Amino acid sequence: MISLHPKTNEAFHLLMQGTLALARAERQGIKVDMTYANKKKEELSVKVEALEAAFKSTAFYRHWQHSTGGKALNIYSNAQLATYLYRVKKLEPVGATDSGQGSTDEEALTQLNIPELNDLLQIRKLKKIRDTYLDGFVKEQVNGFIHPSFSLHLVKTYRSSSNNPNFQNIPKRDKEAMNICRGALFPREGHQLLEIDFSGAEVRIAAAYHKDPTMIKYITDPTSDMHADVAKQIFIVDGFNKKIPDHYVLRQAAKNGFVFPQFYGDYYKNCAENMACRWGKLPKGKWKSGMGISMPNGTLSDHLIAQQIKSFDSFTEHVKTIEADFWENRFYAYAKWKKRQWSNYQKTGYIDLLTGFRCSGIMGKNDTSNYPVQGAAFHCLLWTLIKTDAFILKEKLDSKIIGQIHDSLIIDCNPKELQYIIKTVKGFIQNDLPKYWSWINVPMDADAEACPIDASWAELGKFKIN
DNA sequence: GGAACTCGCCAC
DNA sequence: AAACGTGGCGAGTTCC
Repeated sequence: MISLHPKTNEAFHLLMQGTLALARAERQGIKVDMTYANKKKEELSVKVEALEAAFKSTAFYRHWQHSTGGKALNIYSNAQLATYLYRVKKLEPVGATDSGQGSTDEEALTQLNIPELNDLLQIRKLKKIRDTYLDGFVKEQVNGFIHPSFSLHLVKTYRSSSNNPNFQNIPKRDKEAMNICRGALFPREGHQLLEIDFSGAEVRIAAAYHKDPTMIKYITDPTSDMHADVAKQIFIVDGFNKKIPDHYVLRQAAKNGFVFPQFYGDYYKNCAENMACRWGKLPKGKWKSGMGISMPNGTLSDHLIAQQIKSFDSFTEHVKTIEADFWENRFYAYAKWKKRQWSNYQKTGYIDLLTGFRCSGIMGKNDTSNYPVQGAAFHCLLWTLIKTDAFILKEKLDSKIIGQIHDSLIIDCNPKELQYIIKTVKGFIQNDLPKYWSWINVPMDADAEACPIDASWAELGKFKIN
C-alpha cells in the first residue's frame, strides 16, 4: 500500500517556487574581476613552480625518483607517494583510505614530520586555489559573470547542491585562500554584497523534532551558553570566561570538537583525539608540564595534570564520561528522539521531514536523525529566499539575489535598499516563517553582514550590521 | 579517448 | 556492536 505523506503538496510547491526563484538568481550571476583572477592565477603559478623546483632539488625527491625504477614520477600522484612512503621507506601510515591504501592527506603527511612533505602540502593548497576556484571562475564566466547552478533534486536530504561553478564551497576559513578566491567576486557597480545567515539553523530546527527542554532553554535563554558549559565540563575550568582568549579557544574546541560532532553521531574517541591533539596541541601518550596550548596559568597539560588527567588515555576516558552525561542527562529527550527515529525507520523504511518531504532508501542510524534536520533547516532558507525574491520583484527593487549557501542568502544590494532589505528579510525569518510553519518551537533569527560598496566578497567580515 | 573510479579538500 | 551528516570538483588512475 502506498501511504501518502500529508504534506506532499506543500513540499511540491516549495520545490516548484524554489526552482523558479533560484533560476532568477542563476540568471543574475556574480561579477568576476577577470583581470584580477588571471593575475592571481599567474602569481600562484610562479609560486607553485618555485616550490616545485625547490622540492625537486631535495634528497627526498631524488631518493623517491630513484625508487620508481625508471617509471615516470608524478609528485602529485598520491598512489605513488603512498607506495614510496609506506612500501619503500616502510613508514607507518597514520591512517588508511577507504580502499585500504595508506593515507596521504594533510593530517597523515604532517604527522610524518618530514619537512619536504610540508612543502608538498603547501603546493597542494596553492594549486587548489588556482585550479579549482580561480580557474573555475574563469572557465565558467560569461561576459565577466559566473552563473552558478543550484539544484533541488540531487541531495538525499532535500538540501540543495550547486555546480558550474560550485558557489557553496568557496574558501572562507583559511584567510589566504579566502582573500584570493573571494577577492575575485564583486557586486554590480555601485552595489554591495550582503549576506543574511540563519543563526544556528540546524540546532534550532532539531529542537522542533526532539523538543528537548534543555536544548530549548539554551536556544531561548540569552544568558545561557551551551558550548561554554560543555567546555567547562571537558576541560574542568572554574570561573570560565569566554572573554579570556585561552578560555575562548577551549569553547571553540568543545563546540567544533565535541558538541557538533556529537550531534552528527560521532563518538568520544574521535572527539577526545580532536580536542586534545588538534585543538589542544597535546601529544598522545603521557603528558608532561609545559605541553599544549597556553592557559591563564601555564599550559593545557599543566592544567589537566593538576586535575589528575595526566595522559591522552586518561583524557579519553574522561571524555567518555562526558559523552554519557551529554546524552543520558543533559540532552536526554534529544537522545530519546534519536532512538525513536532509528526504530521508526526500521519499521517503515522511511523518514518524514517536518516540511513535508520523505526520505526513503538505505540509511544508517545517524542518517535517520541527521537527514530530517539538515533538510528542514535548508527549507527554512529556501522559504525565505522565495519570499525575498517575490518581495524584490513586487517592489521593483534594484537589488538581486545571487546565491544561497544552505543557511544563508547572498544579495547583490543597492546601498539605498540595504536597510530596507535587511529589515524585511529579518521580518520574514523572525515573524512570518514561524507562523507559516507552526511546528517551529523556538525563535528564529538571522545575522546580516555586508561588504563596503564596490568591494569584493573578501571584505565581508569587516562590516557587521546589528 | 572517455567513463568510472579513488583521493584529497573546499563549504555548510 | 559500532563509531561524523550532505555535497562538488580537480587530478590521477584504471578499465573498456
